[in-house]
Amino acid sequence: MPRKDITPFSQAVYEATRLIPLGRVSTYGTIAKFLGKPRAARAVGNALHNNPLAPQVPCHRVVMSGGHLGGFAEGIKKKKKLLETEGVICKSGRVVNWSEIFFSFK
DNA sequence: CGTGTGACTCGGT
DNA sequence: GACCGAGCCACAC
Repeated sequence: MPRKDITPFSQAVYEATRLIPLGRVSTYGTIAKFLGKPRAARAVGNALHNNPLAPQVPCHRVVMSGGHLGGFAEGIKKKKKLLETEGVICKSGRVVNWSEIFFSFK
């Protein structure tokens, strides 16, 4: 079974993202910090953008610090919709109840 | 091995 | 609140 070009760092990102409970969201920086590299937020973004495990990883639950949606491979609009489906309210590319649903892996 | 790129973050204006 | 510039990280070529 052919394994995709998953790098160790990317896989770590996917596993961390998988831990985000339904209805909650986290940030790239938070995930990076959880992995032990608080400065690797950018690298985290890259890993999720690659996203070969899309159906398995709730990458839509990951946004920028402050509650900004950030980006999404299928389109930021789709991300917004998915979040609303899980109970996360968004507005103008931003999460409304950010402080309520923020998840920091603790 | 050096360069370029991106779903980031922070601080200042 | 929005925009801009500089700093940081891992990865593909």
